[in-house]
Amino acid sequence: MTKQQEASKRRDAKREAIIKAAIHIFGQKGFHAAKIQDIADFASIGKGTVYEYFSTKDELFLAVYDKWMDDFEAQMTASAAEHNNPVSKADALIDTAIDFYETHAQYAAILLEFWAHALRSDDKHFLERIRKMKQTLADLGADVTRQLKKVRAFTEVDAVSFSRLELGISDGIFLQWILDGKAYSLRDAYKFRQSVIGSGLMTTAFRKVMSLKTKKHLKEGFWKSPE
Amino acid sequence: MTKQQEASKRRDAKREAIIKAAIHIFGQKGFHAAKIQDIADFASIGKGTVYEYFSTKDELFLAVYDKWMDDFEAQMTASAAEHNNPVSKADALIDTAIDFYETHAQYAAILLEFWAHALRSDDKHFLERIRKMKQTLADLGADVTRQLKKVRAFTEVDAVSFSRLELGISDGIFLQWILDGKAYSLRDAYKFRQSVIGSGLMTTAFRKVMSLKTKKHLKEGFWKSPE
DNA sequence: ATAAATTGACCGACTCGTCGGTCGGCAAAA
DNA sequence: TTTTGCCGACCGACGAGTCGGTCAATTTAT
Repeated sequence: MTKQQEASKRRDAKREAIIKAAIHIFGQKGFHAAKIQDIADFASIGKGTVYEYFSTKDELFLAVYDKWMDDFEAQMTASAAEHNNPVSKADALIDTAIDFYETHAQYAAILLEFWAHALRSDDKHFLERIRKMKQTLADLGADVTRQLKKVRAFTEVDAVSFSRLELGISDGIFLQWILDGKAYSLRDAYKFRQSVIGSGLMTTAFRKVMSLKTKKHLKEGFWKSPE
Repeated sequence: MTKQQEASKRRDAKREAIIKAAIHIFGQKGFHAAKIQDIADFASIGKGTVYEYFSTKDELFLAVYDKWMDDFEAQMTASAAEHNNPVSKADALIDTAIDFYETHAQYAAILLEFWAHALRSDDKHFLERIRKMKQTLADLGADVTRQLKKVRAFTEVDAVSFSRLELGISDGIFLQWILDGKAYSLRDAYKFRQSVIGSGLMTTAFRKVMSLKTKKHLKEGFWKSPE
């Protein structure tokens, strides 16, 4: 390994260390209340050094989110790759998601702030990162959905729309769980959700009456990609 | 009307005016970037006057959220009261929710900030206000669910859990829609969701296989009230 | 091999604009 | 004359980002 490579490796390691400290402080205090000085202190380096690696607080914030999303995507992709049977693949994906949500529950507030930031910031990087993550997960989900249709577990449904719906639902349940003070088991909530979505709530008779409308909706879906 | 009553009415009106200005500025810039001076300017009053009506920025922020939630609760309750038939009642509730979401789409970021604020703030008012709103809506939803079971439209399901699930899902879809740059119709997304939840995605054969597990989950639910 | 020179990572005191909140005074109403 | 509501100049804390200086490691010169 050349000297340059070593140096750049050291640099990367330090960068990581700063991000780690930033995760801790941002997570604890939120974006606005977290001071760069706090992060520097926690990383046991000088404040000026932080600025050698990240030119603004925003950039550091984005790096933190980036790291989370990289992790999440990697875990989900790996989890999907471990299974062939689409039913167990679906289960594995949900399980992995729950694990991630549970271990990151303490960072829920900063996630919300990040989204708010993304919606407001002129810097399109934030929104793009969110969309990239959603795209990756939606692809995984759509794939599983298609397989489930193929093995006749699922009825005719637009795979992309369903996959996107699932993403929204997952976030929604997670958020609600957080806002409800984690008073119940997140896993139970997901199980309940799965039963509702799988089986539906209508009685057989009622389902027959609604069948035409329902079929149309399921087949057509709703999803269109953002511009 | 006595002099005092008139005076207090004038005071309330001004309070409302300040809240209105605050909604505009908070919505546009977010909690942190919004300056009290901006709000005062927009309301065409002096900065000091704002502090005659709200003692801190936090308090004003809470008042803004309060007003939204009061509106939302009132609209949903009114909407529910207009119908007797549970099927059309459910439709009406969903319709009202979509309307509210659509007209408040511009304020999505501030909603996220509010939730983040609530999770982090020492002031329990924020979280309590959120939970009160959720409770009101969940009661409405559980009521409709019970009626739907009674008329044999819905199968056996824990009404409270389902209602709470719906709340989470609604927020999730809304959020996703916002984050996706409103690229599709929110109403279509909701329709799709309703079809999935009503009818379920499993084929008849598969549903039979899963039936026992599903029934158990639906009946038991997941929801426990936060301490 | 040793000294001198160079580099660049690291640091934290400092700057400077910002903004929540205060307060003394003013003007209109009572 | 007193009270009430209103105002905006002012204050002080605060924190992002800067920058000149330090020092250890590396390179070059002797």
